[in-house]
Amino acid sequence: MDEKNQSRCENCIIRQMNSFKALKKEELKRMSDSKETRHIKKGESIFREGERLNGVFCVRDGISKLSKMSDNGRDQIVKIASKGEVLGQRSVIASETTNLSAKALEDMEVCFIPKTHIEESLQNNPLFTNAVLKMMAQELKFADDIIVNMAHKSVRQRLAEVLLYLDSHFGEDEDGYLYLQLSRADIADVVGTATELLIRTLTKFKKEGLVSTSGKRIKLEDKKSLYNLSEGL
Amino acid sequence: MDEKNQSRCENCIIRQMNSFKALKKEELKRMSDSKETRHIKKGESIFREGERLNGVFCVRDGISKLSKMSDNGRDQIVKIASKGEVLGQRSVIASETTNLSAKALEDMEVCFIPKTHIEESLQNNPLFTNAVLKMMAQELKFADDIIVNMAHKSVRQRLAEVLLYLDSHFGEDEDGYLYLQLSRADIADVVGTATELLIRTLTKFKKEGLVSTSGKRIKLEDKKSLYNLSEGL
DNA sequence: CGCCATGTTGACCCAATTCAACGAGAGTGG
DNA sequence: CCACTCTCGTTGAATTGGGTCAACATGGCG
Repeated sequence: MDEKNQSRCENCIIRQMNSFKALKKEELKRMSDSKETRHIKKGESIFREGERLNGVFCVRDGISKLSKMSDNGRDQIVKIASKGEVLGQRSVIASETTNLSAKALEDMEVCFIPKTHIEESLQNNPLFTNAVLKMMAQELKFADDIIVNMAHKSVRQRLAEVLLYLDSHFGEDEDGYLYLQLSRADIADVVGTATELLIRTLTKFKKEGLVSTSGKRIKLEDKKSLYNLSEGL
Repeated sequence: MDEKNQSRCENCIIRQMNSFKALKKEELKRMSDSKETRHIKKGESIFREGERLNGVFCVRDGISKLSKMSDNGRDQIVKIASKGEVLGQRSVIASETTNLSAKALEDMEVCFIPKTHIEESLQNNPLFTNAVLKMMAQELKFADDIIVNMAHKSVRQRLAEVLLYLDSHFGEDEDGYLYLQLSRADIADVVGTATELLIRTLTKFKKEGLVSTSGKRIKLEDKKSLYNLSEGL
């Protein structure tokens, strides 16, 4: 039965997209026996900041946001994770509680993989460990970029950047609108500002012909200009 | 001769402080034969953003800043690295050019270690790889914290936080002043603001009895209040 | 002694936050 | 089917925070 087939890690295509591709057949088989597939509805939370995770979550389908609450009570979205990404890896590796919350932006299907498997493979499979290491190195660089942007770029610049990011990473629908439909509040949380200012900035973009909207949907009309803007002209 | 003794990696105490402690004797010996100790004067740069590194730098003594230039031409200090820290690791692991510049804040002594040794140990010594992995996981969490702070905390809050950080990580001299004497411009670059505003905020702190100064030196007078401030009261 | 880098202050302006109000759709229960 | 409420998007106006430019002080250092 193909239900069973799909659900075996050995046959899962998703793992081609992440460090799990470095795992050996035996590892995958063992993993498959104790993994657990979960369906998560839009808006539901996968884990919350400060929780101790007993494993990681491999995203098979759907999109989630990883966010952190600031001391001031404002939420900051640090990453948007979609198909192929592994959530909770950092916490398991560092044997710490999570520093981020994960919440579904769409209906999702994720596999929960008990941490013992991860830990074991980190011990015994250098290929896997190196793949994870490389990924974390990438993320670290990415994080540095965000720090600099947050510190020195205006909301206007950051919004332009975020829109281009959403476009390049999640694509457009057949009408050219951004495929990923975030709420204004979520976009504001990615940009790192208040919803009101986000909306106002978006309105300015419309007046300037950089974007257009239809309901909550957004279409990028002039990517070149948006790009120049994000780089500070 | 103890000159020689000190200069052998096997005998170097510094490596107790970082992931190099997971290296085996043979690895250290080989490393020692091709490493190169460099003296770097205050203000000199160790490497610049975009350079391709042929190895990593292990800090034996002195303190350095790791910074990144924003598109707007403003410098952001992302990390202050001192004794025991390894610079350039991320770039070597990801086989990329550096995303940061490193510059000495004091006279320094660093060991340059060709990347072949790092790469080899990453291949063959799981203990070492795991140590590096754990470290990167820590840094990633730290980076997330900074992102949230930059996005949502005021300069006032961030300065309080930075001062406490300088205090806890680099200590105080016998008079209770911060041991690490950064220029106002450097502090501003850590906080992520302009020098003028940094100075004004510092002046307010003085008036409020939170800190006192003597020349460029800074003493924290009321750490509790600074802490409360940094957390948003 | 004089120079150049660093520290400091004033004043002005724009960017960003905040509070408040309102409109529009999406359920929900009577 | 209609009120009801909830959430979400949107706009206005007041206020504050932060950036910028310009001037001036200071202090180490050749």
